[in-house]
Amino acid sequence: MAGFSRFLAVLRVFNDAASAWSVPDMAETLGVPASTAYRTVRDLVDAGFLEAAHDGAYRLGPAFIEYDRLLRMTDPLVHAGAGALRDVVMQAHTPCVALLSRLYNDQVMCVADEAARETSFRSSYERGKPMPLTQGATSKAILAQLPARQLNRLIGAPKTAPGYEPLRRELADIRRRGYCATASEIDTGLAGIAAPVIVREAGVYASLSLVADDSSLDDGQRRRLVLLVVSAASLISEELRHRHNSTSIHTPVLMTKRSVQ
Amino acid sequence: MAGFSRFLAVLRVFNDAASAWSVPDMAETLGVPASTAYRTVRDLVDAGFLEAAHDGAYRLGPAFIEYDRLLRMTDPLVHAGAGALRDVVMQAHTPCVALLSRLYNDQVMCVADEAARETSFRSSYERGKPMPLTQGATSKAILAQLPARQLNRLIGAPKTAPGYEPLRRELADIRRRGYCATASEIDTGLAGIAAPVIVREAGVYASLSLVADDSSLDDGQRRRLVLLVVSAASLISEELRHRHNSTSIHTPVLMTKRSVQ
DNA sequence: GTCAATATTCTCATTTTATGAGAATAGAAT
DNA sequence: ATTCTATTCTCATAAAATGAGAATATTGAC
Repeated sequence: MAGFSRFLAVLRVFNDAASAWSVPDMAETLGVPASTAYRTVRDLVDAGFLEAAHDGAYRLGPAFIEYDRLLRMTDPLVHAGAGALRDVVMQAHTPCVALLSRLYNDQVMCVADEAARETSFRSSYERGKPMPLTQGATSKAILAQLPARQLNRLIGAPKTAPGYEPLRRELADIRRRGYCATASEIDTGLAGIAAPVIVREAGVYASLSLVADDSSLDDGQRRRLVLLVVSAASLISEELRHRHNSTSIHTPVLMTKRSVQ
Repeated sequence: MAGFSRFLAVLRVFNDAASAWSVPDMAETLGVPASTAYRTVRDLVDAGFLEAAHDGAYRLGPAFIEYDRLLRMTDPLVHAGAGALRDVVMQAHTPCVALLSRLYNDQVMCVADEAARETSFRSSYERGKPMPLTQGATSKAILAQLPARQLNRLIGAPKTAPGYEPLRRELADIRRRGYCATASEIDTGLAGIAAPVIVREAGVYASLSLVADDSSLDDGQRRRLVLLVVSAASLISEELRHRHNSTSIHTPVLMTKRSVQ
């Protein structure tokens, strides 16, 4: 193993179930000598990506909070989406959670979320948690918009695999309707309504979705929420498209050395 | 420059004002050859810390969102604090923002925040933004609790510097009272009330603070909010202390190789 | 479509740095 | 005091990053 990947390897041992590690345990898990592990950890601590917890244990460091804020402030999708999500949960007039999610490697990850006030349930989708690619309205709304080549690379299944053809047909259906509605696919009892947020020229493949208690929705509400989700998703897409068109020509979001001084 | 620091250097060129960079611009700013810059960026993209934006521009990548969530879920201070902040803004019965902040190198950074519903103003303190060490109730409440040696190292001023003695006296006063109340020190028109969250044995130096419109507070409310902040901060400290005492002996938060399998 | 101008990747000899075994030291528990 | 373990240090060696320039791809202008 080498250079950068050693640092990545150390960061990767941290997860929901293992949030504090001693250096000897990291060394053993990663199969590297203690001296190397101590050095790597020290460098990560200096950079703020790890920090000493107690009794020689280390946990993730505050640099992640700092970079996450920077991303929240500057990422076009997150920035445009956050405002839209607030509007959506306001206008839903029902307990719900609104999510903005995107492709992340071969998974889907929520990058912004907003819950209505009185919402008691919790969605499995939450900001920063990778979720399965082929389940739930949130994911399918994205999948349905992918170019065929990319889709096949992602799901990786041979066309003869069981479930391949049904999925293809479902995605085609979603593409036609312009939205995807599911119930109990991720969380039992919860319904999901999702619409795509696609700006190909900016490389954006995302979806806006609304999660609500399935049993509390009648057909009228369902239609209303679909409309709400679809139009909010369009708004975000438009904003991103507009922003992309302006920034790629004039606006100094693309930095030059001068503007750094 | 070498190894890891090259990656850090690339990440550091990203800031609020410069959120998208072309590789040639990074190379020039950092003073490294293009080939090196392209390689570094490619590695960071592979790791998810950067991602291609458009027209050869790169922005911060989704890995930061993922690690930020992991930290939110597992960091004792953030986790314990988030719940407490919700309670505080609920019980404040006035438009306000509650913050949990901590030392971060030679600055103070908010690691969790929560705004009451009808809050119209915005505090300069926000999750993930480094703030000055010696201004504002939030920072001073932390400073006041630092061991003398650490404090001197942080503020770095010679004891004869103007402002040193007043600051020392103010901090002593805060230590005696157990809280710090200021007005218009960071944001004009806003008042800050902060109480320390200190758990020395766990290396926690933080503060809980409440920001509200100064002109809307009478003396009675002020006293009430001070009480609210002080008691919430105590609750968090207690929880952290308790958690520290248990985890350092038995609980498997400290990972062993077995629990990873 | 051609062509020019950039952007990006590739190659490889060289320099630099990371690596790891083990020694040295520090710290804690008994 | 005395283990035991955690952590840092040392240094010869192996490994990887580096960067100049060539090769290739991409883009935009026309």
